[in-house]
Amino acid sequence: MTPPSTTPTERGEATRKRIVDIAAKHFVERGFAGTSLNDVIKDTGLTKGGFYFHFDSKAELALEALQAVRTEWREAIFAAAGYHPRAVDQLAAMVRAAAATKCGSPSGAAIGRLCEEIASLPGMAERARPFDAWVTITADLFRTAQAQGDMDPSVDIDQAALFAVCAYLGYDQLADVAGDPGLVERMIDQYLALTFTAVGITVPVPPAS
Amino acid sequence: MTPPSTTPTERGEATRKRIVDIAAKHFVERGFAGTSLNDVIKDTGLTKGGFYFHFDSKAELALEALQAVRTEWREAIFAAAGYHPRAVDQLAAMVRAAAATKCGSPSGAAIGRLCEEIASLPGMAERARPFDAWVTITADLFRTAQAQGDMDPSVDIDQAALFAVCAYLGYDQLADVAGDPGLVERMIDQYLALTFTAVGITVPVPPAS
DNA sequence: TGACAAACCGACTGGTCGGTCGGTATCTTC
DNA sequence: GAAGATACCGACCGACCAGTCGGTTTGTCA
Repeated sequence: MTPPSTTPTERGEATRKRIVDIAAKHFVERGFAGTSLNDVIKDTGLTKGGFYFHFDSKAELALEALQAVRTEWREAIFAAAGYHPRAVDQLAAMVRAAAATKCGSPSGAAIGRLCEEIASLPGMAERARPFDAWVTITADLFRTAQAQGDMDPSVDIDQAALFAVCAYLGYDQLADVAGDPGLVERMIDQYLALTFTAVGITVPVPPAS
Repeated sequence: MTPPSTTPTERGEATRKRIVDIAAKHFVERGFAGTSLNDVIKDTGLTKGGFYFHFDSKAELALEALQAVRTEWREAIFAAAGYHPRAVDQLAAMVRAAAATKCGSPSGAAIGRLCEEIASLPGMAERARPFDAWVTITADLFRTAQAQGDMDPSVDIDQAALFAVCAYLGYDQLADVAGDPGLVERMIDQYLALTFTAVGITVPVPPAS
């Protein structure tokens, strides 16, 4: 994983993964600056030396934890989109999945926040935008919806996709700020209805499965 | 300002305000945990003792700085809404003002983030939702727009207002994460057009003044 | 069985953190 | 001009921070 070293043994990999998982929870909940590395290490059951065998610094750990949580989140959401022939159904399923994961696992907005904080670290040029992939897949689904006759063909796809993602993120953030993780799920139908209207989707919002 | 003490002298008040202003900048940029009180104090030109004459703790300072930055932001945005007879013009002006202030002064999303972090502090039950006022004023303007015949009267006002604010916040956050503060301003016309469509506003988006 | 590396231990370091406290300068008021 | 409050100083404190390092265990393979 780290370029020069080779860590083929299973035990080491498992420990490393355990560290990343625990660290991810801390970082997402409390941010980079707000997370005490000592606390993370304590939670893993390791000691200082044990930890620093696997990672060179707090920043490196945070970067790996962020990537882990990002890919996990993205895969969970994208997987939910894959099981419907019509693009509008895929869209609705994807958004509903995102809203459902919000209770318990890290929210999209929280990941964005962490991403921003880590990117601002000295020497850390991790300027990757965590929502680009989501915008892209949304745009693809919009294109398909247009082809399937469910969406106004004159609408600008890229603008519409950006708008749809941003609107969702807003709900997501609002829920975080209000300390009410269930808010997104309760509002998801109105979000879908209004977004569908905005982007020119002419069919009714598919109900939750 | 603080309940028991009386600080009638002008000099003390000015110093206190200077501390709050400088602290606000730090807190908004780096968050609560990421802000070093020593750095803030250094920036004010004071010393430890001088600072702690005015504030009892970092948390108290952060709370006051947050409130200051919140009211400042809210007043700036709301002021921009006040100069048009038609509600749709007020809406557009308000959003354009919010987008314009984003370069240089704290963004709405950044304020929300700080608000969340401070609320999560032990003993700090500051669960006030910073965007409630904005949702409320948006709802009022929507109501007026309906009365003025510019908006579909069957649309649910409160849902629409929440949606409009959330969508804006999403752009705001996306811009922060991408490290591109100008993004919101560039996207503001598309945001307005799509939002107006979503909430049933039947007139074209007013151009920037 | 012994050599070697991977995995882990935990006491320790220098530095920074938020916060304290005894003192001093400045200004007003009598 | 002395008393007294307001405003500020800066050395100092213990706790905690991320990170280091010499040493021990554990598993593998010869």
